[in-house]
Amino acid sequence: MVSKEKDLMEWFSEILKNAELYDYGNYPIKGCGSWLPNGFLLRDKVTSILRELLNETGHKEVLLPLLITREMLEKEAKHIAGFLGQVYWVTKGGEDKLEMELALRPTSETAMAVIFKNFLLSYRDLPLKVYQIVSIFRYETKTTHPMIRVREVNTFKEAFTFSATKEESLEMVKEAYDIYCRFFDKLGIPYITVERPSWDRFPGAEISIAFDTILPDGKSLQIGSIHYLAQNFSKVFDGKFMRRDGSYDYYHMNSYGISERSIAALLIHFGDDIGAIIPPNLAPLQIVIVPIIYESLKNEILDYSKKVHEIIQLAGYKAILDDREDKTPGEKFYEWERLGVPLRIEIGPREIKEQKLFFAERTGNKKHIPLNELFKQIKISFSNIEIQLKNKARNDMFNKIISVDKLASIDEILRNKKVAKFGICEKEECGKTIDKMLTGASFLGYDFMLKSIGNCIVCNSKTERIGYVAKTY
RNA sequence: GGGACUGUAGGCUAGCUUGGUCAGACUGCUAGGCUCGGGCCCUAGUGACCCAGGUUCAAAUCCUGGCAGUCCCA
Repeated sequence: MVSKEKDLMEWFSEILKNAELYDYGNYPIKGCGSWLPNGFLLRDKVTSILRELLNETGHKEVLLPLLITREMLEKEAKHIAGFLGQVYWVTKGGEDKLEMELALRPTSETAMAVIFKNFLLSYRDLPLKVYQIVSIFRYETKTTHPMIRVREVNTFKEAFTFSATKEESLEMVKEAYDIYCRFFDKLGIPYITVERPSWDRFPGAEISIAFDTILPDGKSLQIGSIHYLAQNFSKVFDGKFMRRDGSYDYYHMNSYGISERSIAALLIHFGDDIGAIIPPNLAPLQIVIVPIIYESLKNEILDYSKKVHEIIQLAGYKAILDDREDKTPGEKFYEWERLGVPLRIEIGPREIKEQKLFFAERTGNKKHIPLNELFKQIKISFSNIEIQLKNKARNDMFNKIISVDKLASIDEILRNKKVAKFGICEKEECGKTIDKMLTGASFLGYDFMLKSIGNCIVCNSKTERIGYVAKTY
């Protein structure tokens, strides 16, 4: 297996294959991946967490059509301009050419606008928050990568809000921001949040906020985004509601999305050169029990192992007893480590004799524990593993962000596979100046949360804003 | 948007320059034996030249196109 450090994407492909999570490359269509049983369970866990966070904040799940008419897509000028180059078109029905070509949704703003205008007639109907988890299609022309740059994004959670005022809409941007922070924190994925510069916003948005994580190769990956769409879509789709005083206005919309990139990010941040590492709170299989069978004590060891397995399962943990006789313990260790199972329990003659268990945490820790502390020790180990993974990912990522105060330093930072951080004012020309001097990297935008007094790296004027430059996926 | 490269069993790969033997190895998988606290060993079996054309007596090998993948530059 190629090392994580040497070639990150190659390593990631091997992780997906070796852990039997996701198939990429065996299907004859570019940019299409498949979730295999192990991966599907992980995906299911991740989407459940997301659903829970959205449901508890008043979002309602819906499901809209995959097909969008050309007319719909063309209504909002910037929107179509931004997506035209990467839309898949359905042009025939059977053998008949379609009079109105249909697009496979690249995103669902237009579909949402068309449907919900019929249900948002009064200020009493507002605000509304909805979401769906669906496939979207984008004809990517650049190199595709499994889960990271695909043509069918098959796990896209897209949420939409409709509200009476700009203020309320912006409040909901903050709420979405908060939900996404909690989501990525639960997954243990480190991130920075930036407000994208005007020329890099979502097509049709007035504000775009992105969650970016920086991968071990120093490239930034957008794993979530939030957009304030103002009245751009409601105006062109005639989405108006009646106010209390009888007058009409167009509602304000937001959209925000998270995709399977979040799963890619956690696999990449946590995995090592042996294979995947899935944190216990997300792992479809949390514990594997490996009996170390010696012929003389075979029955005792197997009985003991079975009992331990039973009580662990009764306690609600997802565990498996690997009592295959045709594999050596060593082979089993490597196999389960590849699959990312966070905790292994070994049971052999020593453990039987001393009424102990041997714990091997996937992150490296190994220890003997007394049998009567089993559940306490599982809790401790799980917590250790989660904290270790999370801290390591966070430290690794933030160590890659280097503060600079000269434009000339940026190039070297990028060459060293790092991300540059600097003071920058909000003038568009300053951001563009930076963007233009870069090759193969881009100005990510302005930190959404962090402020610090300093000077603009371009024009030297006083500013509180912080900007980033990174290579991107 | 421009340029370069690659495609051989499930995986990794030899062979391609110079067309010609049964396309070879490792790994995996199946069966059996032997082991069992980190990939042990032995035996037997299984499995491939991306697709479509073309050149040729003969194509994995040369040519054209398609599909898929990778890299570099903008």
